[in-house]
Amino acid sequence: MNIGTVAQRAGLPAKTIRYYEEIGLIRPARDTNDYRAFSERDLHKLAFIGRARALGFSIEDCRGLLALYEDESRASADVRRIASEHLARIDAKIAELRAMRGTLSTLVEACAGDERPDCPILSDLAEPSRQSISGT
Amino acid sequence: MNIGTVAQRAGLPAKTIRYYEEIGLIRPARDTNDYRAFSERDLHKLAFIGRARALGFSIEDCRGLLALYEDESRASADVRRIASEHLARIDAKIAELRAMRGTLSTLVEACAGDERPDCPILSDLAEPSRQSISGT
DNA sequence: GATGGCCCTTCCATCAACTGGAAGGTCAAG
DNA sequence: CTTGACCTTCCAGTTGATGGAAGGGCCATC
Repeated sequence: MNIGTVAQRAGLPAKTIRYYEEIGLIRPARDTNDYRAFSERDLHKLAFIGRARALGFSIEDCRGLLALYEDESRASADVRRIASEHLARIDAKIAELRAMRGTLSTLVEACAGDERPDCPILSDLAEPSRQSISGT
Repeated sequence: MNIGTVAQRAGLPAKTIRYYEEIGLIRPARDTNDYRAFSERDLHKLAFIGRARALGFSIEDCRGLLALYEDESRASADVRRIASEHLARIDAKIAELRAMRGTLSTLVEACAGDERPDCPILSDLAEPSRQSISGT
């Protein structure tokens, strides 16, 4: 299989697949013309990585998950640990975004949004203590 | 004021302040010894930027907000638009993270996390259709 | 066999928003 | 006069790709 076919079947851009090879996530064989020759197994790994990335796992997490996936004698505890840590990072990120969202939406609601210069958003950024909503 | 003092008072690393100068967010004067000489006004702008960044605004948003802040004849609508667009991006990001979180937490809960190799997390990454939870 | 069009290759640059570190100049205290 | 805390610039690295240039391959058709 050439890279274009694999890209289509894995749902990843060819550029990304080349990048994944460059950083050692996959090692496709080569044809005599230097074209990458992907096996079904390579394709399967790429799809695996694609799904892990879609769940927000970092490339390094993907590397670890892939290694565990290919290790028949793995302990599911190791997989679970990677996933739990990632879940915790997601929760932290959501909390951070919600805090931003809270402050920001209050400010946006308080802003007239007309042609006049007075703006509670700018006031808060300039001097958050004065008359305004504090973050979180 | 030297950069160290400003860094402390603005709550930003000196490195970051130099970076902000490099990209043209601020233009501190220079002493004869080439040290940056910050005015209170520079400090104020840096604190403004710091607060905008803490609300998740991009550097380019900060540039726009700062320009509006300094424009006495601004329309608050322009500020509001920047903030609303950012709010929409935050909402999108939260939704994305929540979707990831949903799938991931189900998988983590389903995983025994013991010394055995069987793992629903890996099964789902390998073959999401087979027996498993699909991600939104 | 030449031409066209699409596919493949490598390599280099770029994005955001810093951060780290090297190499070296400045300044105040003791 | 030296020590240590500042300051300076410049270069490299981070994460995860993405865009584009320059060039080679392959297949069909005229």
